[in-house]
Amino acid sequence: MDRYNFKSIEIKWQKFWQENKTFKSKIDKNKKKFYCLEMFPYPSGKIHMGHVRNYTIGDVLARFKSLQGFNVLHPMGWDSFGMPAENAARQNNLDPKSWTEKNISNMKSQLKRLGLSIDWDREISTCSVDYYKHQQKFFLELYDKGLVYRKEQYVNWDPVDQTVLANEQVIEGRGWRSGAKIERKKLNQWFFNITKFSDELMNNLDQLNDWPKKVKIMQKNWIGKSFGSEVKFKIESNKPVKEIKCFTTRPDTLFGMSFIALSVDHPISKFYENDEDFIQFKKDCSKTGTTEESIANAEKIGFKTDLIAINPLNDQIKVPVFFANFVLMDYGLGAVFGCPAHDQRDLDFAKKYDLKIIPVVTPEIENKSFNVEDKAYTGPGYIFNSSFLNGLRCPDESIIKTIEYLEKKNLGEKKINFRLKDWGISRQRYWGCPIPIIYDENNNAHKLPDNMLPVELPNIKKLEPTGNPLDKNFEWKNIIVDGKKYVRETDTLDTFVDSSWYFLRFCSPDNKEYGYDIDEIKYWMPVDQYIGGVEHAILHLLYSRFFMQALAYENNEFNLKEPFKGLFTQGMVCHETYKDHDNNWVSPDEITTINGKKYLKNDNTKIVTVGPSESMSKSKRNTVDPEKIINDYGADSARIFILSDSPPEKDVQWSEEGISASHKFLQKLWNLNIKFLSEIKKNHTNDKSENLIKFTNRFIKKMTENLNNFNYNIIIANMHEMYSYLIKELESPYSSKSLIENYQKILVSMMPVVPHFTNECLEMINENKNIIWPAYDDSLIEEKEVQIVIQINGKKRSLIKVDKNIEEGDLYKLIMQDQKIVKFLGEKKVKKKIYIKNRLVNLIS
RNA sequence: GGGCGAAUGGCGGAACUGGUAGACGCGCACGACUCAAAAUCGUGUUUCGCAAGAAGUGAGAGUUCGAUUCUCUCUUCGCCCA
Repeated sequence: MDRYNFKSIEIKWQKFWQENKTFKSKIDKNKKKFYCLEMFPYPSGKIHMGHVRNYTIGDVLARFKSLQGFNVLHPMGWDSFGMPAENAARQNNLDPKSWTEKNISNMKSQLKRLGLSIDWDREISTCSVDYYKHQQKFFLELYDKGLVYRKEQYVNWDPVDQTVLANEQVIEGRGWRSGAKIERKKLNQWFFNITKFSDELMNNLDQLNDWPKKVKIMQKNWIGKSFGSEVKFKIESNKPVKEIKCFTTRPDTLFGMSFIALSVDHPISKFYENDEDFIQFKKDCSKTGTTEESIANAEKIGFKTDLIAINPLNDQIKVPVFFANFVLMDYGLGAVFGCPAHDQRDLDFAKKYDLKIIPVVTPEIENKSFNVEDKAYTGPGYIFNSSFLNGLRCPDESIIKTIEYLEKKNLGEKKINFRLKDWGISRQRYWGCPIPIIYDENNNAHKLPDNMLPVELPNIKKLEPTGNPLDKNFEWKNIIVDGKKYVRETDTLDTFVDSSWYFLRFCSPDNKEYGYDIDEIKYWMPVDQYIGGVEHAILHLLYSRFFMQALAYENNEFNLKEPFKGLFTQGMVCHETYKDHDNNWVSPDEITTINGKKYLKNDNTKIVTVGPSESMSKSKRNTVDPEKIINDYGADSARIFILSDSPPEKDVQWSEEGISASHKFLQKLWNLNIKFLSEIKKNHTNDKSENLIKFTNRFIKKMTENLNNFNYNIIIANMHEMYSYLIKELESPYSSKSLIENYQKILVSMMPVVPHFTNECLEMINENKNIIWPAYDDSLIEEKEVQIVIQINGKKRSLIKVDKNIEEGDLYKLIMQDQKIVKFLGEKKVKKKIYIKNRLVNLIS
């Protein structure tokens, strides 16, 4: 028998698709559209298995929808600005542009080799002027709408590399590359006013029914809406401080308050800035770091002031005011009151500084002697020790009542606080979208005039190892506008800005005037199904949602507020990890298996220890190169394997055995194809096709349902079952007509998974024209007989086959004749019968 | 520390709204083909038991005629936020 020659067949069809522009999409108002989008890749050089998985899942969906008659938009592009290019350029003394372009062309041919149904005519790259010039216009538009502003903020400054580092690039207080101690430095930076839309971004989540629940929860937590109160505390002091305002979500614990804690950056700190002890304390605080994690883990320290705060609910209660390392200026008002009995952090602090611990919430209403020792009580209960609040159910009743009281007496205001911060978009980098802003001699910011747009990145062939090249490029930086001297903004935009609207660009990639064409996006948007890694669940998705809000703001034409109707987050690709006896990571390529044990290939006396399967990463050397897999096994085999075994939302484990099994399976499908062809030729008469028709309908039904529900692992199982059944069933004689009819449907239903293979087979039976998704007929699937489980006291004891919808009485007659049932029942009488129609009978004795 | 989720054979995983647990694949065993091996094909494969049968979905309880599925407590693991 001929072997399936995947290489020539796959290349044949890829060429066919390219030449015929099979996947070219354009507006067709008579057809329902389907916008299928996978997160576009960063062009790092080569595709990895994560890409293969992401784009295979998307491709299955795009091809399925297309067969179902949707007008499918399935584009691809490159998230091509960013640090890796810049780092590579600095290290190897080359320019980021050509490095990036080379990577793009390489990865593009790799993706094409996967056989993806992509409309390559819509390809975009965020680092091209054609793309980012529109982004500069958007920036200025947002500037005009008041959604962009500039303010000072701390950054992590690497004094050796002369660069700003992101939080994750600071490892144990040192720069990830230079190893230098990182300093905190205040820089003027640009911000998008994302917090203006906090409420919309929060509330709209509830309408996104096709998003995973967990992503919505993650976003809700990130936005972090909390209800509470801004409480005013009167201050007794010899300093000109009359009042401190604190934000709290638990005003109902005010009677348990025993101190107030302020951030060292609180305005009141100015009265202490000459105090040596305070200066030292502030220094100690800066060692703590700024992340919430380090604050949570650090020892709580305080600096006691001479201020005394008065409890607004009872002016007899007077408490000390501290500066403390666990209060940050940018959360709430930089001031909190401490209630040690009901907050662990406050309790730790109170014990250290010997402050009162007054419990005001008791878990049981009658327990008035409830006390707190080492562990703060944070659960629900009832208020006590609290005058007029006593007895209220906590927290639901007590918070509302307290806020009402505070408002009535003008002691505080109801307030909603968000955890979400404005989006800092300035990056002190070369390889990003230039910000179209210029500064006059007094350092005032101005928009770059329209006629001077776009701001193109200067071509810098050699990047020096340190510093921001734009800052040093005076030719580019100095500019004269209307005869006056200005300097350009030398920061570039966060690459998250690039990816916040690329899905709009895909709808009209050639539109020269503007970033999008309103008619095109009115047809194509929103993205019906967005597919990508869960690691982007928060920032990228939130920023994109914000960007749509920002574009729609004060814009009558653009009313798209949620870009992604459906979201699917796929799991990671994992592989076993290996180590040699020196505890070094070993790559799967360097291993051979002998008698079930793993040895080094080049020295098979040396055994390799097998570690747990972990997400593929270069550092653990457990990666597999997709290009090699495609060369060795073909794209269809790779597609089968990446879909089989694990549900797409869960991690999948790559294995040599797995990919070779998938490859063998494809070969079996080919053998089945040959069998079909030879049976078709025989042209049997006296055809009884019931079995084949019934089976085909059942198969199509399963495939349709499982494809609809993203059960892609199960469609592979369905295909295996199909093979096992048909390879035997074809021993029976069938007419050519019914063989072709049914085989055509089966092949079409597998097209989303193995497009090259099925196209080839369809061509061989001359059924490759006007292909549409096959319908199935439920009435043809129906069985006349059903199998009924018979249980005695809930235990399975027998099975009988009976006519469907048999009369209950007739069924019991049959059951009582069943040998096994007679045996198990013995002398016992049946007290109760439970009958689930066409399924099960349970006899209780 | 907080949130979310998961736990099923030797392994990856199936099981519709509570109704035959283990689909499908891997691995393994045996058999066929072969001088032999690989490849391929066939059969079997939750555990204990010769069998009849019994036990069995992380642990423990509960609801139910019946629980992998629902409720509670606990353990472990993963992810996210810190």
